[in-house]
Amino acid sequence: MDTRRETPFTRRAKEAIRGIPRGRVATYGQIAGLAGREAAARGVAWILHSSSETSGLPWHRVIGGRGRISLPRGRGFELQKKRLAAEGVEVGRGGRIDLKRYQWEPCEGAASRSPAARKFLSELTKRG
DNA sequence: CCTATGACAGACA
DNA sequence: GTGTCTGCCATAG
Repeated sequence: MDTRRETPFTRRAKEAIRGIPRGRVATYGQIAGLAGREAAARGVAWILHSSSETSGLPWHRVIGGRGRISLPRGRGFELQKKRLAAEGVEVGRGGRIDLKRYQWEPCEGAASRSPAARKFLSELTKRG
């Protein structure tokens, strides 16, 4: 990997991930949005799975949009679950996590808190 | 430039 | 609820 110079997207994505508070989680799509590319969830996933320098990054706080751990069993799943549990995040069987309760809300805006509101704002942004 | 890969996400059956 | 298909994007050869 590059290791010395990162693209703006990668840099912002990592920044966003570092910004996830302890005991909270964010989805790949959410990080992508914060990095400036709403639809680059796969790009975020790529960064995490390919980056050898995830050290220092709270990568375990990034989960799939369906509220589940995305890592396969035997390849990080257990570790992620363990680290989340250590922060007080309840992880059910199959890696299920209640986004309603644990998803990070960078804005903290009262109006943008509900999922419906977030979806609305998201689509609004998409349209331009 | 073109192809392949992925820890994604939405739509649909 | 699950399984499949499709679109999406950043990166690596």
